[in-house]
Amino acid sequence: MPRSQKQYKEIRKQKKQLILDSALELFAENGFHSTSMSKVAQKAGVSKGLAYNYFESKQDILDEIIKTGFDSIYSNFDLNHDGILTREEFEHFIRNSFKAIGKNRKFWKLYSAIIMQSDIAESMMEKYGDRSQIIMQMLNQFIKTMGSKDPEGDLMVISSLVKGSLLVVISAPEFFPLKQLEDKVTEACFRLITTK
Amino acid sequence: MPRSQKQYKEIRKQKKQLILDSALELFAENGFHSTSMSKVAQKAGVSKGLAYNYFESKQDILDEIIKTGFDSIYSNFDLNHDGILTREEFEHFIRNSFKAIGKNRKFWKLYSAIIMQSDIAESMMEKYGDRSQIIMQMLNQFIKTMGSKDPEGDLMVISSLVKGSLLVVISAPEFFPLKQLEDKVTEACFRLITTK
Amino acid sequence: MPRSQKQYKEIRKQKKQLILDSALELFAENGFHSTSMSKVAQKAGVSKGLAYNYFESKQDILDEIIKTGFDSIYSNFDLNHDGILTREEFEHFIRNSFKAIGKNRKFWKLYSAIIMQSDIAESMMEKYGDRSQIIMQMLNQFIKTMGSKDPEGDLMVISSLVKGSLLVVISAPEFFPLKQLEDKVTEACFRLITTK
Amino acid sequence: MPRSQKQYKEIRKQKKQLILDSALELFAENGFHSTSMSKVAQKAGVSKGLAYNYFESKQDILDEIIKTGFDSIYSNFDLNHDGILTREEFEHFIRNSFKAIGKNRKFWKLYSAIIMQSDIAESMMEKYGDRSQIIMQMLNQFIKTMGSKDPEGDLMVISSLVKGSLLVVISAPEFFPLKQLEDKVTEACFRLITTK
DNA sequence: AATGAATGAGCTTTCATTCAT
DNA sequence: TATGAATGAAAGCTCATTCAT
Repeated sequence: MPRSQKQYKEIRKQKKQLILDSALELFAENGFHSTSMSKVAQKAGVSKGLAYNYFESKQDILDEIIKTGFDSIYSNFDLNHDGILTREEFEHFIRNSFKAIGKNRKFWKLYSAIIMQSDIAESMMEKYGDRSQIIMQMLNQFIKTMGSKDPEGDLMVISSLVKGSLLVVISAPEFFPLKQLEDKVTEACFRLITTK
Repeated sequence: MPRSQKQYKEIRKQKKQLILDSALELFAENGFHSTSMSKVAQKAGVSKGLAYNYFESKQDILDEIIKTGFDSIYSNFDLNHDGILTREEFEHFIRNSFKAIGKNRKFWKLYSAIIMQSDIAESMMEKYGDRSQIIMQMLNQFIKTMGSKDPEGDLMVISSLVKGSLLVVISAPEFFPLKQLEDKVTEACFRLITTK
Repeated sequence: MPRSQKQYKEIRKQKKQLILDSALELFAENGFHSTSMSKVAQKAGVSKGLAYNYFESKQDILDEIIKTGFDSIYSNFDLNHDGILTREEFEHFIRNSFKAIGKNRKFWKLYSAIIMQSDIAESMMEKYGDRSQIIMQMLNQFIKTMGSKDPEGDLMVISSLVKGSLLVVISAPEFFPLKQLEDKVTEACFRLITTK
Repeated sequence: MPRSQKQYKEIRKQKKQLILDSALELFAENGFHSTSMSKVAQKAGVSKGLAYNYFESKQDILDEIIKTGFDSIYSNFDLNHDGILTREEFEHFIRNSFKAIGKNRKFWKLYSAIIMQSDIAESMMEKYGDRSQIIMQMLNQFIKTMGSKDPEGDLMVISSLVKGSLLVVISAPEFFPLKQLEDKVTEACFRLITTK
């Protein structure tokens, strides 16, 4: 009784995800370079050969992990895709960024380690740079709408604060409780816009 | 007739620095794990063997680089070493942190990449964790003195902002001009302390 | 379709033995330190990488060789494992020691070179020292039973003679024919016990 | 006031001996291959360069050590150089061999480790083989004179006993006290000659 | 689809030896 | 005579990747 075409596809998808998950965990824990394909395969419970059946290379696995994560960040941004950021959408974006970290700390730890490494960061910029810039422009517009006297400067400060807070939450969660920081940062963002 | 003690010492000092500089550049550019000792030696214009004459291991080079950088951060903190942070000392610390980055971007790029890499970060925490905590305590005390209603929360926000701004200055200086951010962040820090 | 568990196991077993044999030959011929893993792999007709697939380290190969040899010595000792050495068992032990050398000269050449090398000898003592002592005690008991006036002294002389004769048989078989020495030594051992 | 030709020669001789002594100690303690020239020079308190001024290579140092030792063994043999071994000369040889070990255990430990390593043993055989054979012939003659029924066999047994006892004294002096073994072995040698 | 034996390039590290001074 | 910085070949070992089965 051979499985149907569809069943095979489903199995493939699950196996692939299994490898991705194993890799993520190990990369986050021990670093990309210190994790061997042997360990990834072993953790996933498959052979090395099979892993190479699903991915072209070790780097390929990393790329796929990063892509997934990048996509998920921006799905929380400009919810109705009208190119304009409302106060609610802005707050939603900030808060959801924190929540995303709470849900998948391993990934974000790996992610932040990865984007710091210039060789990788550059190739990512090429791929995702455009999207990044669109977001910055929307934020800029939003800050202006809020009546900022120095939109450019405020944008810099706010994006520094958001990035910094996400970073400390990721790297030292024992000192920076997620929920508390989420509230403080959200509030601070609004307060930092210089209106007078 | 052999060279004098002094001559040998001078040679050693210069060569060692040469190797450190080469390593810093390559580590920052390509990451620690992706940089081989061969490349370091080649860039320094010496043989691999000589590099090992000056350093016990590749890790040893990294450690020395990190130590130097770490020391330089905290030389700008609590200038008179009385354990108490004044308004002026606080501002001086913030501003000098930015200036330090301006002076040695390469190092700070490496530094920020390194502290994100879990395998390396842990051994650093063991070495420098104590000093880090002392600083946090002094900052906490300072924020209280400034009349904060929520010192703990404000400390988290401020340190997030400072770390985040240093990070963006390091990783995307073309979008975040150093001097401008320095002023904005310094001012924002004072404004963020909730006094009412 | 992959090979069966059994097939893989068989391949592993054979290749492992192949590497062990090559290593033994080279270690015996040129010494442990003067034999590189490259040479071992080359002689076995495999890649260096594969050798490390089967053994954790070069030392690991040596350990396995030594263990095998050590086990084989003492399987000829105290045949019925009752802790007491009879006249027949004693003679059997002596004679079989010679026979063992005849069967695997290479190993014994390596073995005797190894136990002389202080750095390696120490770790062996830790592993096998206990067994060695048990044997000496049994020999001591045996010599007493034979009516020796100076068991301690006789034990020293006899074990010197046995060790020495095995040594010369190993290192200069052209001058010391195995069978002839076996007979002479066996007889001498009994004659050396001072009964009057 | 320049030193005289003779004084210089004396200094050279002392320095050379210093290096030889340091090398011997380290070779015996850690093995030849595990001892670096750096350590030898350091222990002797001279520079590496100077060591190479006195010796052509590391191997050269070892050769000189071995040669010295070899010469010293046979200076105790056939004292009056008449080619004939008397009972007294024989006993003197045995006893002095033990005494030599007592005087310089380090050397003999190294020596016995070295001669076990076949690559070295071979080159030694070429150099010292002749002398060895002369000794064996004299011993053979001596045993005949003593009225042995099986001179060839007795020679094998006796030389095995002597070599073996020297070996155990060197490698496990805590279990085989030198003086005691010297007496027992000397006596046993005479007893082992089969006269009936 | 699946296995793991096998490869080989490249890594970190060591060290006997040389040589400018 | 004396120094130690400098070299370079080779060591032990790792691991991404391939491929016969």
